[in-house]
Order: sequence, then structure tokens, then C-alpha cells
Amino acid sequence: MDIHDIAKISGYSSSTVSRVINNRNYVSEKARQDIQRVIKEFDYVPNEVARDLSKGKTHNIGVVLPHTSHPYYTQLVEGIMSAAFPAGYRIVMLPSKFDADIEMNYLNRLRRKAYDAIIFTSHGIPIKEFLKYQQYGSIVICHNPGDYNIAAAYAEREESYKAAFQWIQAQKYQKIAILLSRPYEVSSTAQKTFQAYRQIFNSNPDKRLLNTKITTFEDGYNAASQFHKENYKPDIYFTNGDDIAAGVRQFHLDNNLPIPKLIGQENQLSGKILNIPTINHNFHKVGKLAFELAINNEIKQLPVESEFIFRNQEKL
Amino acid sequence: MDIHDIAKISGYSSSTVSRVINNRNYVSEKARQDIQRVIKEFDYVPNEVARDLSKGKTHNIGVVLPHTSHPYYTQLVEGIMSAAFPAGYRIVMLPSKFDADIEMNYLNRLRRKAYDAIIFTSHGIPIKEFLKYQQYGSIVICHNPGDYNIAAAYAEREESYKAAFQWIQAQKYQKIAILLSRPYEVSSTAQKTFQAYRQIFNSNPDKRLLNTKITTFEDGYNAASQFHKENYKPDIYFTNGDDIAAGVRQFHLDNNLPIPKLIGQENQLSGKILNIPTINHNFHKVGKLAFELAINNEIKQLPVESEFIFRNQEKL
DNA sequence: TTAAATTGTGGAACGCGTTCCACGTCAAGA
DNA sequence: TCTTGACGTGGAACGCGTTCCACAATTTAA
Repeated sequence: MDIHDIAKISGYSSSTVSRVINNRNYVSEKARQDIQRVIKEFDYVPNEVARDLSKGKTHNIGVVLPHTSHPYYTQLVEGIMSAAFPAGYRIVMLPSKFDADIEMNYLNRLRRKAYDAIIFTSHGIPIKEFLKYQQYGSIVICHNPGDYNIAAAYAEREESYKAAFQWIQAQKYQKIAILLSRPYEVSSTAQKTFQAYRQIFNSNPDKRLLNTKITTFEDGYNAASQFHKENYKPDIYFTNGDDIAAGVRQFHLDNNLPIPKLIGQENQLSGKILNIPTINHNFHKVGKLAFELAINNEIKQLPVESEFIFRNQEKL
Repeated sequence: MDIHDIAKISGYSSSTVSRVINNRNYVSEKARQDIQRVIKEFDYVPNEVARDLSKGKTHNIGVVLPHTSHPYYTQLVEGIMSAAFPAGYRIVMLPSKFDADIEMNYLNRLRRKAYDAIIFTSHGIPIKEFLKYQQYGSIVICHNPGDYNIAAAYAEREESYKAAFQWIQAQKYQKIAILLSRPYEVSSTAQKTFQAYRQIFNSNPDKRLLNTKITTFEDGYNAASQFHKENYKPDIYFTNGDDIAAGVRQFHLDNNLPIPKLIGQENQLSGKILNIPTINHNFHKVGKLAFELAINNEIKQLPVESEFIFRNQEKL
């Protein structure tokens, strides 16, 4: 039962039926009624895929995510969805694990018209690769693209990072551990962190107190354990998330050790509960903006300021 | 540039080109090479939507979610994705806010072949409605469907709830506050909760200590505040999530009040940090099973046992 | 009253792969 | 030698809406 059947049965052409379905003008009242009656009688509904094919548009936005369970992505996705839903777009989740092949595959799916646009919440392939694919649909990334001419909505971390390090400096903490999720070489976040560190302390972070493979509470716990085993005793931990900082705290608690100072990120509930200072990156807003760039096909860059939120950890 | 162009240029028919693209048999080595050369030369990629249309399959699974930011859904989605990705399926996020019209709309999208299957992580419309739509694609819900013949993967909460209430009874707590997310009338979870309560205590929960609109940390905080204002002083809070329980705790902490006993749910990080006893519903597994039901189009019911995880809150 | 604009409707092509069926060729088995 | 059967390939229909163009019938403006 397709639109042509309805046409035949109702005695009109498929053009007219199509007009009725999409309630457009240039249909007489009689035709509208006749056709609607037939549609109702045969309980016809148009096929969405055929419509997408013929319109060349799916209203689906691909969202590439390295992992699904981490709050950075959850918040971003939520931001994207909150904007996409009212606009009649839908989000297709594309897990990538930072794998270049998988990412390329998604880029090719964009080319094959599976999505109207694609948002990379994070990416493993070099930005250069994206440029070639822009002609096939809009591509938005969620990191600072530097000089590359590619649409981007992202957290502008500089100032907040500097503020955090400035605070650390003011407190005269000496041994500063840094727990990040991905290594310097591949992560602009790590680069920004180091950059801010250098600007404040005029030196590089202590490599021995650095771990760049930390994403969860457990990771934080284990990293702290490791440092302790090696007899490094950081005064303060600058971490990539409140949950991670909470893990660090937990390790010390479980072992009856004094709890070092902590700085989290992403303004997670754990930080709120434990009164851990944090850095709020406003990912919800970033997601919203990313979506807007995606559907408007605008190639511009929208930084969103992050903010250092001080909390008095002592009060806990 | 479509498959017919490639056919013309290479001097073969579109059937043969199609065979090459999908590397199937019945293609001579020469034809394969000729065609592949042309494909490469003109940088041709097939259109995904056309393929979906002609195959009648999209490999997209719709996932309906009332809200996006709550851990129940996050875990479920993660479980679904972890199974969908290796199987070559993708997840389309369909926010619903429990709105019946929106849900019906998604059901109709299934009918229109936009998705191969649809998973309702939660639903506002009565189960009966689903039955009519099963003919259009597989539908899976994440609640106990009772006697309805509909595919379902869900947390079997009975035993864990009873265990929790038994524990409460053993401790001789008298004033039991209950904080749930949705009212009895519309929520099978609430019904299970009450049922378990009755089985243990032989009475109904105290209406004055009941609030069924609680989903977040803040909600928990405010509910506790409300009870306090009304001068009810619950001995223990049975809540719908560790984060909620954490909110209750925070209220008492902020006001220098003794912290009541707490029971959370969903085994969230907040509960782990604060040593709040919880109920783990294994939603990750539920999601996985839901996906499997969805693609195998099996109409069966797969309960997943929940477990009461006792933690000694005193130790905090 | 005539020219111009608007309304109503159909035909057919388009968007683009997939697949069934038919037909020819050639080699292996009877 | 004759029959199967596997192999290779093309034609055309199918899946299903949308839309451009043409044409007739009115209505409106001049």
C-alpha cells in the first residue's frame, strides 16, 4: 500500500495525494476530503525512508562519541538533544573509542547521506581529514580547531585553568599531581592544561606526578594508590573530573591517609557533595551550539567560557 | 553520480556493479577490476538511504527516553549501545518526557519504517497501545508487561525491595520516608515498591512521608527540607536513587541536623562515595537484553534480578 | 472585456540501490 | 554425447515519495 495505490483508489494522482499528505495548497476541498477518506480507510502511512531519499534529507544528526558513559559526553549529548528535539531533528549515537577507522567510517556515512550533519564530540583523526568531507554535509567538532576552517563549538578552557593554577600557586602548594584522560600528544585539553601550568609556574609539570590515562573514579583511586606506593605525596591533585578527584579522596580515606587538596572538573555531583573545587565547562551549552552550527551549516567557531568554581574543601 | 552511471561508464549493468560493491559472487575477476577502477576514479559511494529503502531496513533502533540526563537511562542506553555497535546497528535517541503524543509519534515512525525496532526505556501510554504496533516492527519495553504479550527486558525489583524493607524492619526504624520519581498510578516501579512495603510491614506507607516527584539530588534536598518544615522526622529514607539520597543527606548536613538513614538505588557513584546502601538494577544488562530482543524480534520477557547492596552508612 | 494571475490536477521523471528473472557459456558428470 | 549445474551478466521492475512541468479552469486586475 503506497501513495500510488491511494492515488488510484481515490481517483486522483499521486501528486495530489502527496499534496494532501503534506497539506499544501493547490488542492480542492473535495479532493482533500476524498483522499483523506481513502487514507483513513486503508490506514495508509507514508514511508519515511522513501521520503528521506527523495528529499535528500534525513533529519538525523550523527553524534560521534568516544565513550558513552562519561559525563562530558552525557552533558554534550543532552545539550545537542535539547536543541535538536524542538527543531525536529534526531540524534544518532555513534560510538568511536577514538578509533580512527571507526571515525572515518562515520565520515563516510555522512557522505553516503545517512546523516544531514555530524558532530564529533571528540576525535582521534587529525582535523585535516575533516576538511575533505565538509562538502558532503556539515561537520562540527567540539574542540578548538585552531586555524582550520571548520565549524566548532567548544569549551574555552584557558582562563579557568589559569585561575585554578593561580589559586594553587597562591596556596603555595608544591607537589602538584595532574590526572588527565588522554596524553598530551593527542589531546588539546592536555595541551591547554600544560600551557596554563607553564604560564603560571614558568615550568613544566612534574612528569612523575602526571598520569594521562584517567577517566573514572576507579582510575583516580588507582592513580593515587600508585603515587602513594612510589612515595610521592602530592599536596594537590588537579584532575579531569570531580569523580576522579573523588576517587583520589577515597583512596586516602580507605587508607587513613590525610586527604590532599583536590580540583575536579565538569561540575559533577560528586564534587558538589564532597565540596571539591571544580571547573565548569558548560557542555550543555556547547552541545546546543554545536547542533545549531550543524543544521545551519555555518563554518564558524564558538568558544564557550569555562569557569573555575572555588569550594572550600576544608568544610567537608 | 549513481550506480547507473558507474554501470554505463564501466560498460556493465547496474546489477553487476551492485554485486561488486557488495562483493558477492557471480562476478568475473575482470568485471570486478574494471568496475572497481571506475568506482575509484569517480570516487563513487553508494547512497545509504536508497539502500535502506530498497532493503526495507535501516539498521537504526529507536530508543525512547523520558529524560536524557538520568542515570537509569544513561545506563540503559549504554547497555543497548554496547550490544548494538558490534551488531552493526545504531541507536536513535527519542526524547519523550512521558508525553503520550510524542510516544505515539515514535510508534508511528516505526510504522513508517524509520526504525527497524523501537525500545521504550519507559513509557507513558498504556501497554495495550503497543500491541497494535507490533506488526510494524519489534517493540521492546523495559518494564514488566504483566500478561501482555510484548517483548520486555526489565529489572525484577521485588526481591531486592523486600530485602531492603526487611532490613529496615530489622533495624526497627519507624518513620520511613519514601521518595520516588513517579506516582503510583502511572509507575510500575512505585507499585512494586508499595507492594514490597506491604508484604513486609502489613500496612501501607505513610502518605505524609511520601513524595513521588523526586528525580534529582536537588529534589531530594528539597523533599527533606519540606519534611523538616512539616516537622516530620523520618528515621530513614527509601529513595529512587543514590543521588537523591545524597540530596537528603546534604540538606541535613547543611542545617546541622543528624543525618537519617538512607537507602538509594541504581548504584551510583554518590552512593559509593557516601556509603549509602543501594539497590543495583543492572540496567546495563537490561539494555543489552532489550537490544537482543529488538533485533531478534522475539516476544518474550527477560527479567533481570536486582540486588540490595548493604553498606554501613555509619562508617562514613 | 482582455490580459494576467491563481488554483487545481495529472504525468512522468527523479532520487538510488537491490533483486528477480531470463539467457548465454562452459565445464563436469552420466 | 547429452544433461546438469555453476558461472556471468543484463534488463527491468521494485521500494516509495516528491517535484517539475504542462495544461485547464477560474478569478482578479486593469
